[in-house]
Amino acid sequence: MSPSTAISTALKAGTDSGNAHRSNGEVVLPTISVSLSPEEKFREYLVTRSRPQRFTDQQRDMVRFIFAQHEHFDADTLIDDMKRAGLTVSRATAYRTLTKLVDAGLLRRHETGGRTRYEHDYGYPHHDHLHCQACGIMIEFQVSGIDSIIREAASQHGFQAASHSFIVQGTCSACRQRRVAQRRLDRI
Amino acid sequence: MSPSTAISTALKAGTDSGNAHRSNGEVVLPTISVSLSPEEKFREYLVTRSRPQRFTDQQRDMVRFIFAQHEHFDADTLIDDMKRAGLTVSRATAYRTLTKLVDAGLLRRHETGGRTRYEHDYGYPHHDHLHCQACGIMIEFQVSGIDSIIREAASQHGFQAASHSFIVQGTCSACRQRRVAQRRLDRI
DNA sequence: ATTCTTGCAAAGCCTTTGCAACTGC
DNA sequence: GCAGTTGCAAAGGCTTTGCAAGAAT
Repeated sequence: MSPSTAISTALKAGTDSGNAHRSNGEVVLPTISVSLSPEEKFREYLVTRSRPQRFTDQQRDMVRFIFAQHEHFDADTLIDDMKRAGLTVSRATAYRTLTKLVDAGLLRRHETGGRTRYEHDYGYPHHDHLHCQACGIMIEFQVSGIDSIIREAASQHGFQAASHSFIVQGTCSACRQRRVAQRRLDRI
Repeated sequence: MSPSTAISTALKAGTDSGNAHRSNGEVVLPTISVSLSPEEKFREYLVTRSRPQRFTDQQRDMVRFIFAQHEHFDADTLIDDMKRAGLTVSRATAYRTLTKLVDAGLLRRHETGGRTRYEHDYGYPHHDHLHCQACGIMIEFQVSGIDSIIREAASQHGFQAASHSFIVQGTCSACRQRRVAQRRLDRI
């Protein structure tokens, strides 16, 4: 299976206990089955613009690289990681392509702590985040009724909702423990 | 009544219909009654630090100016508006004081569209926002169960929640109508 | 051939910071 | 008087942009 199609696991209901984990310990939610690979979906988006856009090697590399993993990332990290993997993309192109991927519905963008972070939107269940202000980790969680909450709020104000960002700021359990340990040391 | 104590209206339950409006048409939620004025609350915060901090003229001007109105604002707008009102604060001081006001629980900070926006937290009910990507307006709305949603998500991950930011991105009704009108013109 | 994309470097924006002068407490 | 604060200007970090060369359709 190519990296770009590693998104076909069916969505399972249930708690975290059955979910996979990232290298940094973040829980990975089950993926959603989709008919098109991210790459195909992006090509479709590009072609159906009123002014058709082109699909380049750099864009292909980016889509494949991004969807071969499930981490949250920012532009800089992505560029570095790709370079380390032998794929070179200029900063300008990275930013321009990330914007297109968001518009195409493949990525979701979050602004946190002054930087922009991206994550999969296509082939991945809707969710929100707990953001640790100490270490920066983004912990995903799902809110069952969030769609209806948004729908109701929007309709009350004649607002057309396109996307949302729900981030709870605080301290993760690891950082909390670290802090307690530090306090103990400070007392010695 | 001095500007800094214009926060004593009791919290009323109910719909938008009875609420005041801002100069830009945003709905203003009813304020919450609080025992201390923002200025007093800030002084208390400053004094109770492990290393007591000072309350300066510039800080006083900022607190008074900010709490004399109810708009959402960013650092730059604040500095400009204050200067126009004859109150001068340097950029550096503005940023430094805004950070303290957030830490003191007087202001809430949101990152949106690459800039940081502030709004009252003290003396103002908890709420979330619909953000129009076309004109930038922040429409407030209240979600009844949001606290318990956050509490549950946090406890499931051993996370200590400090604050949250829930922003629905989209298009407000005014901009939607403007867009429709523009399309009609385009067809001519 | 035309039109879009890339890469580079420069510029843009917002925000933070070093430092000397200043000022609450 | 000591320790925290201010203002200036410079630096910082992230993102966007102008432009000439290159590539997709």
